[in-house]
Amino acid sequence: MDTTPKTLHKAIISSIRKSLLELGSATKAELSEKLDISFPTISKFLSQMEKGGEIFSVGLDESSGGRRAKRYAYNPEYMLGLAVFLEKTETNYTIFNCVGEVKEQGETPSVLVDGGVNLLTKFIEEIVAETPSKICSIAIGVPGSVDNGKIFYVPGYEDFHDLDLEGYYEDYFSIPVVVENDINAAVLGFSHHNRMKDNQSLIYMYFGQNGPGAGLMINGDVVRGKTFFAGEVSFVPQYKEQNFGQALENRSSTKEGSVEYQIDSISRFVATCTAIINPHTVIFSNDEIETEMLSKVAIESSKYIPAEHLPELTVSEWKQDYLYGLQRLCLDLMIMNDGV
Amino acid sequence: MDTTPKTLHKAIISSIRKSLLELGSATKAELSEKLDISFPTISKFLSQMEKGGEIFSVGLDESSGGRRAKRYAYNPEYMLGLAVFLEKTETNYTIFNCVGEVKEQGETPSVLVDGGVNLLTKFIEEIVAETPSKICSIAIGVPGSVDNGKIFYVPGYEDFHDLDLEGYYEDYFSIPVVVENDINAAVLGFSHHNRMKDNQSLIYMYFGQNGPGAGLMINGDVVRGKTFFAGEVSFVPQYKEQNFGQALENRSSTKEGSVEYQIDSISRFVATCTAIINPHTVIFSNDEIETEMLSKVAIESSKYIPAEHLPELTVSEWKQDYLYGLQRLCLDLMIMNDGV
DNA sequence: ATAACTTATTAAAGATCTTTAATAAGTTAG
DNA sequence: CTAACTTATTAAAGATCTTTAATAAGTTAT
Repeated sequence: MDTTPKTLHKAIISSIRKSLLELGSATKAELSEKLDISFPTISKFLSQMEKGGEIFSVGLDESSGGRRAKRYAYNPEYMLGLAVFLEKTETNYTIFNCVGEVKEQGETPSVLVDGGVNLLTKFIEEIVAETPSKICSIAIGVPGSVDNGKIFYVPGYEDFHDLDLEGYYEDYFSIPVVVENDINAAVLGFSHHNRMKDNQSLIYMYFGQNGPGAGLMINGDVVRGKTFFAGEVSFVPQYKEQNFGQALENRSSTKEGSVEYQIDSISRFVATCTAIINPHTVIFSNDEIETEMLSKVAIESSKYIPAEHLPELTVSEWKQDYLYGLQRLCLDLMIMNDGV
Repeated sequence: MDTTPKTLHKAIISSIRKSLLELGSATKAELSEKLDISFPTISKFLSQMEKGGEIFSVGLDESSGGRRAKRYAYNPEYMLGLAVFLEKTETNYTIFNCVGEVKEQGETPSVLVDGGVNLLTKFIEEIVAETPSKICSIAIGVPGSVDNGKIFYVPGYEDFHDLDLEGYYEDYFSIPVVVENDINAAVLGFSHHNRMKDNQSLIYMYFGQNGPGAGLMINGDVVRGKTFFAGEVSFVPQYKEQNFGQALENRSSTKEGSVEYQIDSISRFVATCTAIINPHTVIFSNDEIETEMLSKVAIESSKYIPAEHLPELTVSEWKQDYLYGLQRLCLDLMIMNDGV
């Protein structure tokens, strides 16, 4: 519980940061009311944060009949975050500020394929060293299973198995670090970027070389499951002798593999998810499916489930959502940061 | 944020209650350490709670080399809870104390069928009036869709549609009230009674007159979904021309409807859930399925999904889990209670 | 039996938030 | 132009938690 001076101080700072970043700007009275913290306390903390350059005054409000209130905003450059994307073909990075503006980005050959953790470390070290402003948190996305920051399985890359990358880099860089599965980061990114209400359920579809997969957010939380198998939807039995993966694969190797067949498969999957989880939205990557096909999926799935219960089907840009997700994870670390 | 004297006081009291009920008993030092609250503050609050009869001393610990510490426990009779089960055939109630011991129970004809809210109100009034000790919270279970305490749909009983039963009874009785769907309460009850770790995923199956249904808990939270359709698993397409409900119904009207056919249906459903959510446990009611059949389901579902990812299949007593669930909901209200 | 030591608990001082009162900076009406 | 009023902000007093110091109640060794 936040009753000791240190933990109370940290909690107050974090809640002020969170509010200013969410609202864009606020007055003392607004913060006091929103956070249920007394006026002199808010005043004291804002004064300290302004003195340290973390926030700044953006002017006076219009008068509402009395004295005009002073309005404050968070300094977006006060902290920078680094997102690193480990992919099979390359390793990317993006540096961004507190409001998500990209300051710099680049890439290097894939550390998964060649170079391993040592090369990744060197790569991050160079980025951190060459960045003029201070990088305050790091988020790393990986195409594999992650549990509390520990990678334990990346299909095909044994060097990264059973690796507490998060703990290792927090020790190494003395910077808060978070490691997350790429699809889970994308679901998180889509949810936050589209300002979805709390506690919503989403399914983010992808159709990879190994068959379909999905990232799940249920009641606002990413779902991993008992053995981190959640989202391995290729295995869903759909027909008497075919599961989802087999049904989609079939479409490319036989005459039967028409678009209609594919639509039915996907529709059945949407219906299955509706009956079990009842998600708000199902997202497809816009380079994997066309909106025309989505319309057909919507129509087809209403044959299995009453239409009013079906999720909204939408397309989005997976890469961008992935970046938004890693940014969100970084920002959560920055808000909690007390090392500055 | 808990910074005002009133909210801080309430938060400290609630955390002490929660800890004593979870631990069974504790010393001042143990509470101070567990809750990260200073020793004199713990001491002050325990003194007040002891004076008010809410806790009592259970003696001195064995010496560990110095002065022997005093040990405290929560008074289980300090608050009682009332659970009311609205069913199609009858309405039941149970009165219990803080540790779940049943003090009294009984039943009346079903208020869903006859009498409506007025009869339910009268029924609860009589129970509250006739209970010697004070009832501090009420939980009501309903066989229908519930959103934040508001019933909006009970199949077949329109009197109860769009009814904020929770709000209405909190005003009427001035007692904290919670209203929950019966299956969701059972999932909650099973989870807590079996002391499952936080953030686990469970599926509680039932096979009713209207086909199969399920209660879902994912990452420790009950899942309702966009339109409260989550768990309507009857609609899951399983074969080319049959969904889950149809597949199970088929078994009782044709030769094909053998036990093997039923096992395959249920196994496919278990496999489907594993591929999407990867739950820890799937629970069946022990009056609806036999353990021998469950073994067969386990074997059969491993044909669809690698066995290491499959959930544990277990049977449990639905009625008891339902009671445990309503008790849990009541206890959560008691812990937060500041009206005593 | 008692001094030295260990551990539990309370008392006192310090820190920090809230509440109340006072002051500051505006607007409006005469 | 100024008095009266409104709203924002700071100052002072009060409340309550934490930290530090003191006291209490034990055990152990001599």
